[in-house]
This record gives sequence, structure tokens and C-alpha cells, in this order.
Amino acid sequence: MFIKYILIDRIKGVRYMPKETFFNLVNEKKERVIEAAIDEFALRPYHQARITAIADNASIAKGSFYQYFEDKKDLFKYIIELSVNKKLKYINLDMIKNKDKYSFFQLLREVYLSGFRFAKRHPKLLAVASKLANNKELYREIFGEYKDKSLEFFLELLEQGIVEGAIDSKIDPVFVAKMLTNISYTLSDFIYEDGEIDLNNIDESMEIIDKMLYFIENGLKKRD
Amino acid sequence: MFIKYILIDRIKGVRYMPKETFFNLVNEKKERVIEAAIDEFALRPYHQARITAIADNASIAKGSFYQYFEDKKDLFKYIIELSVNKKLKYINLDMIKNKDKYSFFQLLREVYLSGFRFAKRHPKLLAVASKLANNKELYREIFGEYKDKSLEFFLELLEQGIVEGAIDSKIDPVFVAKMLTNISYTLSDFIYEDGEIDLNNIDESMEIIDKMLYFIENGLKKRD
Amino acid sequence: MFIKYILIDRIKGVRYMPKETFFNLVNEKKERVIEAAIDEFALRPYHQARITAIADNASIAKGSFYQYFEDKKDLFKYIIELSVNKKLKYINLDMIKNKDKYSFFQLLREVYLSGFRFAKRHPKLLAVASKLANNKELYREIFGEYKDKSLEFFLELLEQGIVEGAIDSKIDPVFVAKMLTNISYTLSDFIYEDGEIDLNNIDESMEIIDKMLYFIENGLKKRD
Amino acid sequence: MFIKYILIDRIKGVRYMPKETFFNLVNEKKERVIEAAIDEFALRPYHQARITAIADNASIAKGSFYQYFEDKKDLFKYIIELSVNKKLKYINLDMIKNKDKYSFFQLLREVYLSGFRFAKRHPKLLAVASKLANNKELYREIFGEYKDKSLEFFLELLEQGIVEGAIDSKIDPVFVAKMLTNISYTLSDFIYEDGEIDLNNIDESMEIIDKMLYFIENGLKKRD
DNA sequence: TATGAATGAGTTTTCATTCAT
DNA sequence: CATGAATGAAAACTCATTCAT
Repeated sequence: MFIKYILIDRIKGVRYMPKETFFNLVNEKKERVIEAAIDEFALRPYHQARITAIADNASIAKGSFYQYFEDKKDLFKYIIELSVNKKLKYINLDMIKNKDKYSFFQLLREVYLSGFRFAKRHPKLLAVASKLANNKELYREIFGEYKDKSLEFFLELLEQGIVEGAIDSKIDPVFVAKMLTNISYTLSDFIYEDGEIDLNNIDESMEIIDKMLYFIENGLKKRD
Repeated sequence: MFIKYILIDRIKGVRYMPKETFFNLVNEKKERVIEAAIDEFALRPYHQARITAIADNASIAKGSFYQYFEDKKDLFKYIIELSVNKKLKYINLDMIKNKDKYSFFQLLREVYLSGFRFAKRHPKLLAVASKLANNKELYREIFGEYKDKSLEFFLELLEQGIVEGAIDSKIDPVFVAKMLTNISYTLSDFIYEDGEIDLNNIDESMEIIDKMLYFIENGLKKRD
Repeated sequence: MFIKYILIDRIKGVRYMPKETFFNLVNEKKERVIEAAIDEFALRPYHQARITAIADNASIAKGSFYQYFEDKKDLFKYIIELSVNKKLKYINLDMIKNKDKYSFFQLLREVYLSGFRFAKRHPKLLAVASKLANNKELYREIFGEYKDKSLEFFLELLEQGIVEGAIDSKIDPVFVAKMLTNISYTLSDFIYEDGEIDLNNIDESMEIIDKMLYFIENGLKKRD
Repeated sequence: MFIKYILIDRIKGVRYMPKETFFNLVNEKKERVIEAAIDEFALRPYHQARITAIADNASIAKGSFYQYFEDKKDLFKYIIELSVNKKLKYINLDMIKNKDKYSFFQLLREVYLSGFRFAKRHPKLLAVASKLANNKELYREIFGEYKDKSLEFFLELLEQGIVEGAIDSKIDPVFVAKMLTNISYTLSDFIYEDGEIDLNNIDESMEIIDKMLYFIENGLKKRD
């Protein structure tokens, strides 16, 4: 999930934005709109989500909505972008930036842990993102065709790990990068669903991440 | 995916079916309808899929559609069921039925391989199934609440594997079962997307599965 | 009600009839069709009644229906006509034919009693007739504009009653004829609705009729 | 009819209403919609009445209709309610409220006269109400099950009349109440139909009512 | 800028009737 | 005659978007 957001951030040259009028609103109203939008997009798939409901819940006129945003897609993009930005704050950016100073498994742990933390604190944003992830057609319609940067991120990490001798060189880096990416996309999603886990217990959360990493590490690490 | 299909098969007592009129049609027309439906459901999320488009593409009158099926949901269920049945043919049922005679990793290989084969040969059916898997609300509306049997299937396998000493007893079976289930749901999906892989080369396909299994096996197997 | 049926009978020159094919059917099938039609027309207003349901319940093909009847209206007319004929059997025709031999109140009693008896024995036919009576548009569409013969029947009776000195000459015959007609149309209907009355108790039925006649007689009879 | 309206008025707590948007319309448009609706509901039975026709005749977009009303039933209820309110203005409420100060026959006269006046001035509203009265299924669907208050109203009047010695104690009050109710429901309806009566001649109207009352009075009043 | 009424294309569904076999 | 699939007009209802004030 996290990586996907990084990706989105990178392609932001193409992104559409709310109109200036939206940014001129008083914060209170802006937030009413954003919250109403998140509520609706979290609840219904994109095509089922209704501008009417958003306008009603934000207590703005339907006409006003079109003063602020080009159309439904414009709003959706904006909400996705907000999620990205929110999510980035949960990542230990320092560690990622200086990724050559940390081991592969340290970095991986951080990436997954961030995703999990985010899921815990912002379940609705997670729901919105999940709606997008589950709808490839929409995903491409909104962001266009792309090379998956998150894949490249993991690939780079893996190759570095092999060079460093931390990872079994018999694994196929491309394939494993795909798996890790896939896990990063769905991890927080499926953990979140498990009602038995107390999301407020941070120790327990880490324990889960660590169980997974134990499995991954075993699967990847070089043995003598 | 495979396990989910087994599940669906089991609850088939509740399933709704096309009307008799549909089965009385000449095969050629029946297939036109089925293909048009698969095309539409593969292309659009369930709620966006249009009866009109299906009728048009199948070259039948809109009214005829309702001679054959109760409604959109009825058709959708039927298409899902077709997928299930098609998929079951790709599974080495013999091996699954006699699962106590095979090792955990042999069974896992078979399960994943089946999913992959199916994805290769019926990409549209995969797309339809994926639409359902990605829409939990619809899934429950159609099939009712349920305990995920595929999870239990993997869990059982894992516990047997631990008892037999094939699997590292330090892993958390519940958690790993979740991961394996998750992989089974998405594996063929994400492999299929990679245009670089030659789906018609069966050796290459197996090679991919085996790469994944190498990783999983390393992650799980007991070491001395 | 009864009088309305007499009326219909008289205008039968205009009536449409089932096709010959219908009359060529074996009685058993004919009756299946008639019963299914009565069931449907008793249950739903004319425009809501469905040929499909009738064909299904009669176990005939929908196409066959159109071999027997011109269309829905044709069938409806036929069912109405059947009701009329059935109803006529409940009337002491002898008494009506020789109406100059009986007193006004004797005749009135017979007319109302007949309607009541019929309602009791054929509640579904009553329901069908009531559907028609309640839908003037349909009534005229089916039977065309008409002078209400039942009105004339009562009027004639009343005038005779006045001449004979049985009826108060201060009443307005036209007006009272209208009221009596109206009562004849709705009497059985509203008595039938009253769940408290035991329709199978013939004495009780007569008692009701007689209560009404007591009231009417008081209202009309000449006093010295 | 009148009494039924009183009844409806009483249960008005449950009534559904047009949306606010409807009341915000300029009066001219509101009236166009109301008139188009009355025209359609007067012409066709409820299930046959077409939203499309109403929208067309009111010169509004079909979509606009749904801005104003929840659905067809919502509109129908509103039209019925309008009729009720209009009708109540024709009733000498003062007299009804103080019913112990007036004789049974005076009250009856007032009730029937009101119904007649209303029928004369608003024939279409009468047609609409009659559609409802003739469709018990719809009536109950819209207003719910109920004890017929109008029956009780007449029953009460009658019993008081008996106690006061104004009415023949040999009549069956329940039965007569039913008849009077029935007459009140259909009176204006059947008078209206008679093209020969000059509805604009108020004296003539009263004359008709009085003819009827003469008959009823004779039928009911106590004789020495 | 704010408003909210107006729009109408698009969707599902129903059913009387036709027609080829 | 029997059959039952085919048809398509017609209906209710939805909702993103426009636009006049």
C-alpha cells in the first residue's frame, strides 16, 4: 500500500486537482467536504458513490460541488492523493532515504509496519484505497498505464541484499519482488479484517508483522 | 481461488439457476449469451455491467434475456458457477482427495499450479471471479455469510505438516494460513498481468510456480 | 349486480367471443382455462392481470391462448359473460317474467336475495364483476356507452307500484330507482365483506336481506 | 365519502409528503404538476397512471418529478390529501362538531349535501378519490388497516336517534349504518353521472338530496 | 460564489402479442 | 393445433452534470 502511494506521488505531474475555489474555502468547510467524500468512497465502489450524498453530508449545495471540483473523478483523485500524503507521514522516511545504511529486512519491516499502522488509524482511507486497488480499470483510467515503481523499489532492495550476501542468491529477484509488492498491497487489508486482533495494542500489531517477517526472512535469507 | 471455488461448489444447494428456457436454447445461442455475459462482467464491476450490452452483444432482445434469467444477479451467479466448474477440471482432484498421501509442499504446488493454469486459459473468467472476490458486499449478498473454508483447508494442511515434522513449528499456523490463502487468491491474477511471461510455455509456467514454492518452502520448512 | 348482468345479456349483439378453436377443445381443458382466468381476474385489476399467469395456471402454451382468444379483452368479456349466465340461474326467472303477478316488494326481495346467494356461492365471480364495476373506463371500453337498463327495470317496477297504490306517490321514482340500482350493485359486495356473517347459514342471509327490505319498505310504502 | 375523508384526516400523522423541493417551486409550476397529476389519476387507475404523462403534461422533466416526490405513491397520497382538505371546506364543521345539538336527520342532510356539493365542484378530485375507494388493496397499502370510522360515526348517530325516539327501534342499527355509509361513499358519484341534472343549480341539488332524505327518513323514523 | 432546480440519458424490468416450427 | 421462443414498446426510477439567478 505504502509503495503504491509513493508511486502515485511520483506521477503527480499528471494529476488533476480541485479548483482554486476549493482551496479558498474556509478550512472547516473544506474538511466537511473531504470527510463526506471519504465516507462515501469508503462505503461504496467508485461508480456507486453519489455526488448527491457527498454534497448532502457536507451540507453544501450540489452546484457548489462543481465549483470546487471538475467532476467525480477529480474529487476521487484528490481523496486518493490525500491518503497518500497522510500515509507518507507514517513512514520513517529517514530510514528509506538512507536505505543503504539499513539491512533489507530492517527496511522491509519498516515498510510493512507503516502500512499496518496506517490501516489501524485510518480505516476509512484504507477502504477508499482498497476500492481503487480492486478496480484496475478505474486505476488505469485515473492514473494511466504505468510501470509499477513499487516493484522496482523492492527489486532494487532485493538485488542489493543479494550483493550484500544477506539474501539467498538462488531466489528469483523479479518474482520475489512481485510477491513482496503484492503482500504490501494487501497486508494491512487482511490483517485489519481479523476482528480478533486488538488493533489498539501496538505490541500485538508488531508481533503480527514479525511473524510474517520471520516467514519471509526464512524464505529469503542466505544459508551457509 | 481454487479453494474458494470448492467452497462455492459446496453451497451449491442454495444456488439460483437460469430458467428452463435458457437450457432449451440451441447451443449456439446459449454460448452467445454466455460469452456476452462473460465479456461484460469481465469488463465492468457487477453494478456497472449492463444487461443491455449483454443482450446486444449476444444479439438477443432485451426481453429475451428475462425469459432466460430471473435478473442480473441470476445471470451473474450462473457465470460464476460456470467458472467454478471449469476451474475444478484443472485441479488434480485425485491428489486433493487423497491429501494425506502427499506432502504439504506437493499439495501446495498442485493447488497453486491449478490456479495458474486456469488463469492462463481463461483470463476472462478470472477477471469475472476477481470482480466477485474484490467485492465483499456482493460476495456475501450472493453467497451468504460463511466461514472461509479455504483458510481452514490451508490451516489443516499446515498443522498436519507441523505434526509430520515437515514444517517449522515456530511459525504461527493461523497467520501463515492467511498468507497462503491470500496468495492463492491473487497469484494467478498478478502473474497473468505480467505481459513478459509467455503463458503458452508450460515449462515456464511451472518454473514460476516453483520459484514461488522455493521461497515458501524455505520460509516454512523445519531445519535441524 | 343481477340487473347489470341482464343488461349485458341484452347487448350481446356487440359482444366478442372466443374463437371456434376454443369451443373445440375438450371440456377439461376449456375449464382449466376458464378457471385460471377467473382466478387471475379475481385477484388483479384488469390491467394488472397477466396472460402469462393464466396460461401457466391453465397449463397451456402462451401461444395457444391466442389460438383461443383474440386478446386479453376478448377473454375478459367472455368471463364476464359466463358470470352473467351463471348468475341468471340464481334468479327466479319465473317470478320476474310474471312480474305483474307479484308485489313490488316481493320482486325486490327476490332480486336482492338472488344477488346475495350468488355472491355467497361464487365469490371469485363476484370479485371479477366488481373489478369491472369499479372501472368505468374499462366498462365503457368493453361494452360501449349505454342507457342503464337496470335503472329502467326498477323504474318500471316503481311506477307500477305507485299505480297499484303500494308505494308512496310523493317519492321521486327516478331518484329511488337510482338508489335501488346502486344498492343492487353493491349489496352483495358489502355483505360478503362482513366476516361476522355466516354465509353458509341461509336463514341468517335472508334475515339480512329482510332487514334491508324493512328499511326500504318503510321508506317507500304508501301510508294512509 | 365525507366521512372517509374525515378518517383520512385523522390518520394524517402517518402521511408521506412531497419533498421540500416541491414546496419551493413557484406556485404556477406547483399547480401545473398538481393538475397534471389529478388529470392522470382521474383518468386511469393508479397502476395504469403514468409518471411520464404527468411529467409531460406538467411540462417538467421526468427527473424533476423525482426531485419533488419520492415516487408515484408519494404523489398519489399527496393528491388524495389535497382532495381531503378541499373537501373538508365544504362541510359545515360547526354542525358536525356540535352534533348533539342537531337532529339525526339534520346531520345526515348536511353530510350528504357536502358530499354532493364537492362532487359538483371538483369532479376530477371525485374521480381520483373514487379510484382509491374502488381499490381496497391500494387503500390499505396506502393508509394501513383501519376500523371504518365512518361506520362508527353513523352508528353513533343512529343509536342516539333511537334513544331520542326519533328513529324506529325495530331497525338494525349496524345494518343501517352500513347502508348509510355505503350511500355516502357512492352518492355524489352516481348523482354526478346523471348528465340530466343541472349541477350548477343549487336549488335543484338540494332538491335531490331532500328526495333521498325523504326516502331515508320514511325508512327510519319512528311511527306511533 | 452559492444555490438548488432542471435535465435527460441510461438502466432494469414487464408483458401482451407474434410467429416460425 | 400446439408450442414456446422472440420481440420491443413502455414503464419507473437514478444521478452526474448544467445553468440561471
